[in-house]
Amino acid sequence: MRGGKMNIETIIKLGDCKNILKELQDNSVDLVVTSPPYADCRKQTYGGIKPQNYVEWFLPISKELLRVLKPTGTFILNIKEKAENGERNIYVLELILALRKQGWLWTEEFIWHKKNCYPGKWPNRFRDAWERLLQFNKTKNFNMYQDAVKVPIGGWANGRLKNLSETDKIRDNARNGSGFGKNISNWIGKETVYPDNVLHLSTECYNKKHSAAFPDALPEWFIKLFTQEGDTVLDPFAGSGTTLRVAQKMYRNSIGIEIIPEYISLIKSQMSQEDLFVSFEPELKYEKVKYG
Amino acid sequence: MRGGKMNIETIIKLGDCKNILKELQDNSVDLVVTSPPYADCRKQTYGGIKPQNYVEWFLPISKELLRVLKPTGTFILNIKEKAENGERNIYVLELILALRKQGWLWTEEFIWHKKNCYPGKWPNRFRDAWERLLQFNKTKNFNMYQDAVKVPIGGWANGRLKNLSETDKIRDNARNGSGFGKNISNWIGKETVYPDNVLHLSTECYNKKHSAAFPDALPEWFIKLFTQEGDTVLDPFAGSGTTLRVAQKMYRNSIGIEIIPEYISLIKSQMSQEDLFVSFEPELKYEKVKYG
DNA sequence: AGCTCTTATGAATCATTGA
DNA sequence: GTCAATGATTCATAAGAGC
Repeated sequence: MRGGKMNIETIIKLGDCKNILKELQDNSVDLVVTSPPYADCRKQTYGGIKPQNYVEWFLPISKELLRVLKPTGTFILNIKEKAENGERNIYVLELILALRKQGWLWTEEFIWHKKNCYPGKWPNRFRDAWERLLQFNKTKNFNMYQDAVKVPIGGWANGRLKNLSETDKIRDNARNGSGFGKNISNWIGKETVYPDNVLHLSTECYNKKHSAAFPDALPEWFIKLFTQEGDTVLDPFAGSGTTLRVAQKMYRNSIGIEIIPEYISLIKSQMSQEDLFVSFEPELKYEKVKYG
Repeated sequence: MRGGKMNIETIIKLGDCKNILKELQDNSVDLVVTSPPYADCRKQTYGGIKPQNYVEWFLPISKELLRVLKPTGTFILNIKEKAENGERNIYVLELILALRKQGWLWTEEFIWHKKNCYPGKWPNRFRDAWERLLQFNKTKNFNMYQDAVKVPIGGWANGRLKNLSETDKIRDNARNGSGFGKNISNWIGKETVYPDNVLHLSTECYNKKHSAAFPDALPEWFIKLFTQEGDTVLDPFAGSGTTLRVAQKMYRNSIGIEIIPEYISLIKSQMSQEDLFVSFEPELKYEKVKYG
């Protein structure tokens, strides 16, 4: 601890994550949250993995992720298959099946509803306004801090809680004969509720130099939900560094891997100047950098 | 034509759609929109197909659907895999892959965001608030009438409409059953835009006798989008008859197949009494069919 | 008409208990 | 051991009644 704050490390590594991940220890990461290059997208930067090669390209990487993730950790994969020649490609479906065979549990599929999706008009298709947020786990006993992502309760509650309905009373009675007051107290004064598995977020164009940046709110939500302060977050496709920047802000250790040197510079330039212990690799390898 | 209206047929057939579908002609249907029983759900009424048997159960049916669908037609499949033992089941993914092998094009996946999803609280999962609306086609040259589902721009969002609460706006938005947008009268003078592939609809509670009725707005939206008046709509799992009722209201011919006799009666009782030519069949088969 | 308030309930999920 | 049934948990909406 320094100045009353936790000592947080933000580590950025340059290289192909398939190789760099081997430097990380077994069971050392609490959350992997990443948005890998989609098939045939961003050709100029990532070489454009063909859809039919996507699964075989991804499996060696996910094998390492499975190794470095703690048994209580979670892997969030943001991905969406593109439409090509009038058809949705199936490589994402095949990837889910392949990851299960690799040993992952396919725990959940969240939907990211992009409120301001990409504009366009086609004769046989509407604009694509959603992406998959696939949750994979190593075990069933993963950490989940649901209270950290509660949202304000809807207006409907105000009137309802003034005069409790008969149904509420009946249901409460049915539950345990004596104590309906106990349950009512859970509702009165309640201001937040748990969200569901559809996330409504706008896309951001915060980093113009990076074509596929997701909004801060996306990693932020999953970091809240699946980690605590001092935990470690990994993004093997760091890109413009959204995950790292958010993790640092939230007092989580983080590790980012990025294959494009220009992005490494971008990440460094955008990292916050707070009183945190930050180290960058490999350019400043083992050289401790302090801001502020 | 009768009384200035089109002569529309609403045909309801009792039996297992796997067999009944064989009575239909090749290339005779413009739109199939259906919500088959989900694996292991509705055990009492539909016998609860096991997840591991789901694909093999469905393929003979979809083979017939492929035959009866016009080359310009569309097949909309509403389905969602359940979570069991902490994991999402994969039978829906496998079904998509199997349907492609059967000759279907997987054109699109719409998301039905259920605004009023089922309540509940679990330590490792949030409430499930979405279902898949999978679009399959026979050819790339399917009919799509995008203008029929345009929605007003801005509208209730720009605050020009009095001091409606946020809840009221949303409620208004969903009430008229059109799926998107408010009363038609409110649309006058407003510019319209094309929607995207995320549908925000509530589940409905008024078909109390059928446990899994989807809202009118769902088939209505797809019927608008993929058919014109006088076209033919097919629902091989008619259930409480939502698709048929909506199709009739919209001057589309429709064919419904349902295995449970009680539902046939329910459909007939709910069908509107407009000046339409309606035929029900086959009354005589009622005694022969066994179910359960 | 328009707004408020009441009431019912929906393709859910998991842990526990019992056969 | 496995498998089936039961209890506990919980929120956003529509319909309807009332003013």
